[in-house]
Amino acid sequence: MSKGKYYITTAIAYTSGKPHIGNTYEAVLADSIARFKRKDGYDVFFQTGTDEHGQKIEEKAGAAGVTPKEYVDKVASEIKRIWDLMNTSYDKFIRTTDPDHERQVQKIFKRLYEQGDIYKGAYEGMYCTPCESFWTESQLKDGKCPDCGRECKPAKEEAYFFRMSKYAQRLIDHINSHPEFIQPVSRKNEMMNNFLLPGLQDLCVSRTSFKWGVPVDFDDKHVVYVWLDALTNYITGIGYDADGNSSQQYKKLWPADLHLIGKDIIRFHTIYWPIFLMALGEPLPKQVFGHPWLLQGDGKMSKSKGNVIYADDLVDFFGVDAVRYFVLHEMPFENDGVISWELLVERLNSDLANTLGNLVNRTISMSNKYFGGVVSDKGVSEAVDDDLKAVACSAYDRVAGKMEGLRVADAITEIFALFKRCNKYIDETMPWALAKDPQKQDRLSTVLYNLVEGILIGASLLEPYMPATAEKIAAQLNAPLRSFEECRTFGLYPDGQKVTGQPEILFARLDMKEVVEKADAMFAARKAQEKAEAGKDADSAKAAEESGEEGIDIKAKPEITFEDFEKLQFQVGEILSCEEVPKSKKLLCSQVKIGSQVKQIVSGIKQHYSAQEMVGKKVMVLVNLKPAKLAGVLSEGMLLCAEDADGNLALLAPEKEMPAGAEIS
RNA sequence: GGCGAGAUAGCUCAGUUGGCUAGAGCAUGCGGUUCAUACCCGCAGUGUCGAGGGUUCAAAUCCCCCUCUCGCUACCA
Repeated sequence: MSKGKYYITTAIAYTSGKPHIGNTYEAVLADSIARFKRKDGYDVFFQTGTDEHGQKIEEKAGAAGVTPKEYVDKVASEIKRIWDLMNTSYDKFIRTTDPDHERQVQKIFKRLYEQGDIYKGAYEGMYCTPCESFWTESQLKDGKCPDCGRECKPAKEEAYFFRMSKYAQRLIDHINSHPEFIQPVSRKNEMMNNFLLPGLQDLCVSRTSFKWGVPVDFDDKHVVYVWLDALTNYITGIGYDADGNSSQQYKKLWPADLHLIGKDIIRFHTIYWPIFLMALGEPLPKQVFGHPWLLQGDGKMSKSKGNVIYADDLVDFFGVDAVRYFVLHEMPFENDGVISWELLVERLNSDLANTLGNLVNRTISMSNKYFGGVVSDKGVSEAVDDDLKAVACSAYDRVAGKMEGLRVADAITEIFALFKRCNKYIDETMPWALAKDPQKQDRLSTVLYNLVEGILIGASLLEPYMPATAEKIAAQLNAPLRSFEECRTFGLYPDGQKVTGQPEILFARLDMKEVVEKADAMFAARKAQEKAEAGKDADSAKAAEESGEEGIDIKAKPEITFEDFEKLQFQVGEILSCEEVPKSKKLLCSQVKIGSQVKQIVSGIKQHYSAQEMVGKKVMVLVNLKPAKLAGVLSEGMLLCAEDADGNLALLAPEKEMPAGAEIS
């Protein structure tokens, strides 16, 4: 008996590289919800996939010496492999390079253009060359680029824009009248205050600066903006057709019940996506949940640090279900969660090995020891049994309540409360004492029956989160897992059934020190190997790509002439003094000695350098930049910095002692 | 700078519309037990509920102010 359809999606993973455990978490979270809903009687459709277009991928493929398609084929299959490894039960794995998706993106773009939601902009004077960005009139600040503040020049290049403002009020109304639409609710204010209430700006929805995307079919100089391309996967994947011939499946499934996404892309899912849908005349998804992130305990994961944790690393150490348990249980609802090897071992030992594994093991051992494995309810009940039964039978309702609010971690905690109750029941009834009394054999039998029953109910509830473990427990108890409805009744275990004679350890306890050492060794080995590979074939871009110490690709700028270069004047500057710019989060104001003069330069590096440590440094300065005011403070030049993929900055300095003012050319 | 969230036991956090001696898990200490993966069960704690003021019979909970942390956004010559 179906409770109706339930369409759930993850964000599609960007195929720029192998996904780390944080990305993988989203797929597992979605899977646990999908499995729960499915078992709860819903007709579930769970879609995930990969987002494969865009400039970054084009560049990465180029650097690796392969075509973009070859590149994304490889990464997409790697992502799919990891999703499969994690035992995610998706119904559809969509790729934005699927021909039917690409075709629909073209049709959608054309339709929006024809109905006037997308218009062709061909204005002049609105192009910022250094930023390679187009801006609408309204976006300019005092006629200058809102990104870099430089002059924007007339440009003949054309681009397509989406009239966001047309739908802004409708979206505001929708968000206000559907408080559940954006989850967690704190994100709602951010979207309202930062984007909707100040006034939505038109969005540029085409690009001409690269080719790796879906071409606009009536104007093939342009490719469709990756977000318009990517977001539509949610409807194209289930058979949407822009001409009105959508599939039965689409008609059944849309609107989606839940888009599960990372908190970093909430804007795209709660502003642009709903507006695209409004323009297409389609209903909006019921809910968008921007989940928090999984962070490394000792700092952000980063490839350059060589401490990125991948799902398969963890699975090698702990097994699939332990990793699923950890990411689902350890992730709070609203704040970021922390992952570390130590925490993983702690949770595995305490919850999985001690509480759950040991419970199953001791119960089966006693059944074998006292009754040759035969489990039978002799009907000798005592008062203590009632509480166990009540906790077991009501567990489903508590779990379902938590799941209703997407509180997956809390739902799992409820299930483990049942296992803890079973352990307590053993102490209360003391089967080993009953065993010594020939008069109490029937009571002993009943007690063990109750335990088996309680465990089976718990395992059945656990199935959405740890499917393989639930199956293993059921197999050891020699009975099928229950439906949720059956979890509300106590005593369905077949009387006289025999449990396994050889209980297998479900989760072995691990030694913290040993695991940490092995993990360290693994990271060290990986780094060394990558270094060796990179060194072996330093010229080969492909080798560099496959190594961990991967270079950073940035957007290529147009070639310049020597004359262009000569316009820039660089000199060595000595920082005489430095102070924080008041009321600014990122700015430091330095007095920089350049030859005989002293320039005041403001730089956005407060988060990387303290004012004190700046003093005395000799750095590379762009001297002849037009002065400008930053946060009200005059800045007469620019300190040059290198920046890595994580946004870490390093000032550039001469590698030998040089006097302040020395020219750099 | 604008908007918002938060500051509770050693650690991670719960605390509904203000109401009885402020809670859970982990870690610590003690006790019990031996079926089991040196497991499990019980008990014990410590907290100026960030600082200060106010409203109230009553405030972790509401109001004001301060300090600090965080998020989004802007600024990062």
